[in-house]
Amino acid sequence: MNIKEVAEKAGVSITTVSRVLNSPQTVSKKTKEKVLKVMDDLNYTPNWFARNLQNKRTNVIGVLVPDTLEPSNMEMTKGVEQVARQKGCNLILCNTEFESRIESEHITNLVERKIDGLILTSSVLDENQIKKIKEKNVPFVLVGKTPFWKKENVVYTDYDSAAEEAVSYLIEKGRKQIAIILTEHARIDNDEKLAGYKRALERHNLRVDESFIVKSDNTLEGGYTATSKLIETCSALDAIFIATDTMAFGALEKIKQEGLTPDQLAIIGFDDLKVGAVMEPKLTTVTKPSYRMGLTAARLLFDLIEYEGQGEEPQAIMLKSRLKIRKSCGNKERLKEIW
Amino acid sequence: MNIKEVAEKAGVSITTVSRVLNSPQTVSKKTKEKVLKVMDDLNYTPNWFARNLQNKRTNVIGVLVPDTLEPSNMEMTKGVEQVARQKGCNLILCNTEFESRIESEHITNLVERKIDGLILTSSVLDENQIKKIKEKNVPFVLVGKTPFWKKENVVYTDYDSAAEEAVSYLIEKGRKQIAIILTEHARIDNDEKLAGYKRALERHNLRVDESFIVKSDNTLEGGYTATSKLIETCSALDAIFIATDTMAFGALEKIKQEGLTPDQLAIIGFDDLKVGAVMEPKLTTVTKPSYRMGLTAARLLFDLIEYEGQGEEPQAIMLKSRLKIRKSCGNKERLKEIW
DNA sequence: CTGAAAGCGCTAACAC
DNA sequence: GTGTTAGCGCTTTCAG
Repeated sequence: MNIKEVAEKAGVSITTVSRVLNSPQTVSKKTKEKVLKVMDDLNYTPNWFARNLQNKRTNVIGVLVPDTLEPSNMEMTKGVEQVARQKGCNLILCNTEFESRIESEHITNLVERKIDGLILTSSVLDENQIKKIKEKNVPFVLVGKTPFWKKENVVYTDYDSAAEEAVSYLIEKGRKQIAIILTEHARIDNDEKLAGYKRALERHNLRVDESFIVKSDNTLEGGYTATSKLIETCSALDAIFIATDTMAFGALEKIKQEGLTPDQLAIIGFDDLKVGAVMEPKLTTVTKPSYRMGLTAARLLFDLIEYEGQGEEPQAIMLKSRLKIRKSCGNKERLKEIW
Repeated sequence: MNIKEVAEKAGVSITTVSRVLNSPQTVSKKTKEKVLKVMDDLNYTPNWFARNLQNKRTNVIGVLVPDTLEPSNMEMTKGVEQVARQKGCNLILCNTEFESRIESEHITNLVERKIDGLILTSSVLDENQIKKIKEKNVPFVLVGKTPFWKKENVVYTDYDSAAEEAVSYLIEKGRKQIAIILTEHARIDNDEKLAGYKRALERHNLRVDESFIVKSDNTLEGGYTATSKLIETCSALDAIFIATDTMAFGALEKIKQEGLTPDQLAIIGFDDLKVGAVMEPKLTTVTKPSYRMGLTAARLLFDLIEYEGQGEEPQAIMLKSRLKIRKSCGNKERLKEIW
C-alpha cells in the first residue's frame, strides 16, 4: 500500500496526500481529515526509503563502542540516547572489540546507510581511516582520545591526572611499593594512566620499577591472576593501582584469600562501578563521568549535524574524573557515603 | 556523486556499474576493474535508499530491551548481535523502560524504517499493539514471556521452576522462614518467580506469609532497604530469595552491617552476574542463559525473515535456568568453582 | 488550496 | 557482456 492507493481511495492527488504528511497547514481541514481517515483505514505507513531518497536526514546516528558489556560504555550510550531521543533519533549500536578492521567495517556500513552522525568511543582508527570518514562529510565526535584527537571533535576525561591523584594519595598515606595493573589493549587511556602513575612516583622521588607494571585481561580473573603474580614477585608490595574496577574486584578476591588487609595491601580501582560499594572492603576508585560524556558528545554531534558546513574549529571537551575514597585503600575514616 | 557519474567517468552504462555492485560475475574482468577504479577514485558510496526502494531487505533488525544498563539484557543483545553479524545485519537498539507507550513508539519508528525483524525483550505490549505489528508483516520474536506468549514466537526461561528449585533447596537445608524480594515491574518473571516460591513452600507444607513477600527497586539500594524492612518485621527470618542479583548484592551489604552470617540469614539471588563470585560471602544465584537466549531468538528471527510467509506455527523455546550454589545460602561444602 | 509531472539513485526486465 | 528503459514511492517545483 502506497501513497497512490491512499490518494485514490481519498479521491485526491498524491500531492495532497504528501502534503497532509509534510505540511498539514497547507491543506484544507476537510481534505486533511478525509485523507487521514483513509490512511488510518488502510494502516498506511509512508515508505521511509522513498522519502529519504531526496537527501534528507535519516534521524539515525551510529554509536560505536568497544564492548557493549562494559557498563561504562553503556552509561555513555545512555547519555547519547537521552539526547538522541529528544531529537527524534535512533541509535545503531556496534561493538568494535578494539579492532580497527571491525570498526572500519561498521563505519563503512553506517555511512552507506546515511546515518546523520557518528559517535566513536575508544576509537582505534588510523589517520587514513579518519580521513575517509571526513571525505564522506559525516559529522563525528570521538569519545576518549585517539592519536589524532587534537584535530577532531572529542570528549574525553583526564585519565592521567586522575591516576596521578590516586597514586599520590597512596604515597601520601605512606605507601612505598606501589604497583599498577593495566589492561592489555594498546589504548591511550592505558598510556595515560601509566603516565599519571609514573608522574606521581617521580614527584615524590620514588623509583619506577618496571616489574611493578603489569598488564592483564580486563576481567575478574585477569585482576586476580595479575595480583597473584605481583604478590609472588614483590614481597614488599603495599599498594596496587588498577586500571579498571572489574580487575580490581578480582584483586580484592585474591587479597581476601591471602588474608591480607587494606593496611597491608591497598587497592584503588578505576570506573566507579556501582557494585564497588558492596565489596569487602569497599573499593576506592576513580569516578569517570561516563554518562555526562555521552550527553556532551551527543550535544556536540547534533551541533555539527544541525549547523553543517559551518567549518568551526574542532572542540576538545574534557570532563574531570575524581578519586572516590573508600576502605580498600586503607582509609580509616568513617565515610558517610554508603553507596 | 552517483551511479551515473561513475558510469560516465568509466565510459560504461549505469547498468554495468550496478552489476559490478550486485552481480560482479556477470561483468567482464576488464570493465569491472575499470569501474572499481573509478568508484575508488571518486570515493563512491551507493545510495542505500535508492537501493532499498525496490523493496529489498534492509539488513537491520530492531532490538528492544527495557534497560541497556542491565547486564543480562546486554548479554542477550550480544547473542543477537553474534548471529546478526554473520548475516550482515546491524542492530538498532532501543530502551523501552518497561513502558508500553515507549515500546510502541519505538516499534512504529522501526517499522517505518523497514527493519527486517524485531526482537522484543520483556515486552509490555498489549494484544492490540501486537496485532498492529503483525499487520505490518514484520517478523518478531519475543524474549521472555508476555501475556500472549503462547500465540507468538518466543524464547524464554523457566523462572518458576528455577525459583522453586532455589526455594526448595533452602527448605531442604532446614530454613523455615523464607522471604522473597521481587522487583516493582508488573512483569511475568516476577509472577513466575513468586509462583515458584509459593509452590516450593506448599510442597513442603509451609505457610505462605504475605508479609514475607516484598517488592523493591531493582538496585543495590532497593535490595538493601527491602532487606532492612524484612529484618525489622520478621524476627525469625532465616532466608531470602531475591529476584535479581543486583538487589541481592544490596541485601548482602545489609546483612554484613547487621553482623549476620549465611547460617543465620541465607541469601539466593537471580541472574548470575559475574561479580557475585567476589562478594563476601559469594552469592548463591540462579544462572539464566541470557546469551543463549539472544542467540536462539536471533536464529529463530532469521528463520522467519528468510522463509517469510511460510506461516509456520509459532514456536516457544524454553532454555533452562539452574541454581548455582555458593556460600551465601549457608552452604558449607568446599566448592571447586572460584568464579 | 490542489494537481500534473519531473525527478531522487538505483535495480531488473528486456533487448542487442 | 553490455545498454535501454521502466519503474520503486515519495517530494517538490510550477501551474492553475
